[in-house]
Amino acid sequence: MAPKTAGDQSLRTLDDPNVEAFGMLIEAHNELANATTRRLAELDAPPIPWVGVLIRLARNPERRLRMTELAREMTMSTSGLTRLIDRIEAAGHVERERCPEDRRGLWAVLTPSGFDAVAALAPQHVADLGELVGEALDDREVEELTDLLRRVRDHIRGMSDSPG
Amino acid sequence: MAPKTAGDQSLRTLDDPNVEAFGMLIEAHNELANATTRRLAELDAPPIPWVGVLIRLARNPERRLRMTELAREMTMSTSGLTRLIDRIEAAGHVERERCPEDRRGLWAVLTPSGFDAVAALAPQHVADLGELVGEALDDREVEELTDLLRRVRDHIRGMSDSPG
DNA sequence: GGGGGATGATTGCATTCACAACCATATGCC
DNA sequence: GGCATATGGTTGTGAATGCAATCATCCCCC
Repeated sequence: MAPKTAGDQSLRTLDDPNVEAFGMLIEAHNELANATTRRLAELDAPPIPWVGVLIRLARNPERRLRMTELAREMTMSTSGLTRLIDRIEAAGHVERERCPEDRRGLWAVLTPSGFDAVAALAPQHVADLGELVGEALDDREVEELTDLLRRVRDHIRGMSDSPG
Repeated sequence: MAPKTAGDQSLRTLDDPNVEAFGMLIEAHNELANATTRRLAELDAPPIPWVGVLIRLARNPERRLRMTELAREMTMSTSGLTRLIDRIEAAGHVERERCPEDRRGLWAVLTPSGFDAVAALAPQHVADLGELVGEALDDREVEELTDLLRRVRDHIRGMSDSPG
């Protein structure tokens, strides 16, 4: 339309589908994380990272995961996880247990209290996400979104294993 | 398969497509944000939030946005944006300008230095995202991902306008 | 079996962010 | 006009995170 200044030429590159997808991923993530955080807070439920840890531990048949593995799954640094587990442990929802096979290692173990916490928040959490995500997309689209995100995630993980 | 303990019943609820999508959104976001941050850092380019601000300002024909509007677009709090603009301003990439129409308000204005910064990082940023996203998904899938994310984002924004 | 490098986890430190309280200005109502 | 309320933006404060350094243990190889 209107004539633009010379420098605009360099910015034309930013009208890129991948860049747009990146921006949208950030925004959708933030909106969803904020909304979910509020919902959880209304129920006196713990914040999202706690829920992430508790759910992952609860899903495991042994109700336990190694610290580093948990950090990987949570996509956060091991130091971040150390402090996070400190807090959840102080709340009585997990315990650290020494690993007999590798004496450097620790298990993060879900306590009964932690299990109860997951069980208590699960129904409302599922309902909340049904409202926040399920109302925006139909069933097939939700599956598709999950699939696309998983492929992006795995692609990046695969790259950092053998960084270029 | 194997018999599970009684409490598992309550957790069955968490095997939910929306919950899975939520988890994947967080993980994909974290992987992508971390990878992008590293790439930018290698080029002595500013961190992601800076890039978000600079790109948004650069895209605007007037090269300026109101603080609150910018915060909304960045999906962050206004106080967070105040500090963020403080830092970018200290680096000389933006300036605050009083708004004549509403003397409470401020414009965040892109400086020439800020424009140069965007122009300098844009090509590599686009290339990085091409590698991180474009290699994982074909063109149609990238568009689709963007569309799905946008709908989730807008749905949530629409809800918080009339909470309840 | 002993030294060198890799790995599991924690700590000190710096950074970033949100919430709540706050000030300045604007707008509605009488 | 003048008070009440809402809005734009900043500041004080506390919580959460990552990086780099550190310590303990493991594993490989000579």
